[in-house]
Amino acid sequence: MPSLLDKGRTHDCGSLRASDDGRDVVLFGWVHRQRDRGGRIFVLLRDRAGITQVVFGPDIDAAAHELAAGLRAEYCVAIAGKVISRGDNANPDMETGAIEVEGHEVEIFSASEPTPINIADDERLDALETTRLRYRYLDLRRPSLQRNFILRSKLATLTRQTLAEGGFLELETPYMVKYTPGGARNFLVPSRLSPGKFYALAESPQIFKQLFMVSGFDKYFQITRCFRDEDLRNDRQPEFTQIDIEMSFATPDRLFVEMEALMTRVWRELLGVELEAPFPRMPWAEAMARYGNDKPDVRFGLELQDITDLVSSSSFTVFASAEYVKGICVPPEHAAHFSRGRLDKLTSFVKQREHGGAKGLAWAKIKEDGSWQSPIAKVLGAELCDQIAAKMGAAPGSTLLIVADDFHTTHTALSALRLELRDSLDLLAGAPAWRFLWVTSFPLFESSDRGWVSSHHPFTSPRVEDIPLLDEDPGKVLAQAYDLVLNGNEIGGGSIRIHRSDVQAKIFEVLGLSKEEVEQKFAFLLEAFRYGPPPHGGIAFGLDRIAMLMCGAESLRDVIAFPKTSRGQDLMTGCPSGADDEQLAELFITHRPLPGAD
RNA sequence: GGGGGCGUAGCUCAAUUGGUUAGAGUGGCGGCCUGUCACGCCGGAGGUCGCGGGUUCGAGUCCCGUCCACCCCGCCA
Repeated sequence: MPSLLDKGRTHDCGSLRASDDGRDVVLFGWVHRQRDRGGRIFVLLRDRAGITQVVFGPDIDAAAHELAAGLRAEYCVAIAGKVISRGDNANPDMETGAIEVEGHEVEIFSASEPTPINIADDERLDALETTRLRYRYLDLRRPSLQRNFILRSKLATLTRQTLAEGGFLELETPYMVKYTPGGARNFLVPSRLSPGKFYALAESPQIFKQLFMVSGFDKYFQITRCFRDEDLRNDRQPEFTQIDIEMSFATPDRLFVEMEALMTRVWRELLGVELEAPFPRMPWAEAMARYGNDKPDVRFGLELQDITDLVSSSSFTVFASAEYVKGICVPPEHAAHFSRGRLDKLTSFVKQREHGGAKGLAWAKIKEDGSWQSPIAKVLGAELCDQIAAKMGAAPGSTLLIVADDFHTTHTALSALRLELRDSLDLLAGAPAWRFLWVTSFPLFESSDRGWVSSHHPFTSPRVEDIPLLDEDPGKVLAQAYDLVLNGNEIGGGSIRIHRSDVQAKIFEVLGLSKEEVEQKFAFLLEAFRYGPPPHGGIAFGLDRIAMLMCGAESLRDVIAFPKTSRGQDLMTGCPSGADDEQLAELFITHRPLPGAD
């Protein structure tokens, strides 16, 4: 008997409808479930497009019925049969529920042992993360994960299409690059041909894409892998994918227009969502002042209110002596939420180090007559209380939550508190689903124990009007740098680059880099910039992160096919692993005894 | 580097104050069933309680160490 494989499949498992009634079909797929009722056997056949019910019976085809009795979950099979309408017996919960296929022929391509992950229980049962990673190919069979990867694929395709149509050239850059200390840790690749020397895996194509601009490829993009040897998180993997973009003769405005066109098209075609462009923009300083955060979630209010000036001469020394006194005013409809116990919990919340480590949380509940129920009402005095309430926009029933501390602590704590309240007060119910925001004008430098360091990278251009400040007060210089923020997540960032060598030299000077260091690290870039570099700038988006948000996934691991654990291991293949002595010898590599080993 | 924290049947979990033979659901196996759709019913099978050590008459449970999924801080220009 000829194999159904040769005959070929006529349909996928997600497309048959009532209008196909009577059609002869061949389906390939995996057994999702098998329900044996004796004289009737129901098999749900699954492929990446969907699930179709097949029915077997001795009266339909005795041989097929007998074979179907032996089918088990995850057998890979072919089924030939006739589509019949289920009429009144339709299953409204299935996309193909209007029909089923009468099974006339079954061919088992391969059997399956019982699977460690029950794929048919997708959505209902959560397998342990270790099991999922160990048997990743089975985890990836789950319909919910397949949906993620199908969407991710469309995202990449549509991005390519949109950028190509916009005149961007897709160009490749090396993964194996020169090692440069500083910034993210590099993965090192030993060189056999140059013993004792190493390549580094690229953290990003940053310098190469700037060189493309010097070459005259005035619009470039690449969907490319980046590698960083840093500790992992829920939303961070050691290798991840960037949509990397650079434009010559760019201004932030021109770049934003192109990127907004990309995002609106992707959201429209993949999610059916119409985004409003241009996206709002907010200087970094405003984001910090209003939200305490450089990637604010602007889907809800609870903005920070500044009362530093009001309380600077109050007799409450905690307030009077603090660098910043700011707070959140929670509207009256949430008054019932703030029991004494809850306020205590919020106090310890802001005291936790990861939430800023504030010294405390001052609170006040505004009573009907406008007076305060608060431990600090007395020391502040009624008049000051009224002024604070007015400044913070409070009404009877409002709850005020106030932190007094230095800039960093105050904003970190209130930002964390704001997000905590978002979740516990369910503030996103009815909120717009997607709020994009450009955060602009970041400080060019941050101070560290080693002096000034670039907050973005050393090729980021300062605002032209701030160039004189480079000498006087580097901390005040603002950068032509921008992040694209979506619902409180940074999904991309970039900048206009420096193309003037005098400005670049000045930046290196502020960063405390000697001529020799500059020469050693960036000689080729500076040399290139001697030959007519165009003004240019660009941006890079985290493709994985965008895919994660579009899918509604909670972890990057759900949009990366073969992810690593939080310790950077692949539980399926068992990497990283050791290497043969022979190969190590060829590379002239020995390693020190491991700590704890005898 | 630091903090939190999971680990018991193939899978997901339970097991009281340290006490008899470590249970349930699901899956798997055998049987029955002609309209199931998380099918149902009956039967029996299935365990290195992560690993190592200790306390105890007795440890899944307490103590010490260790490995480890996962989450967070630092880190990620």
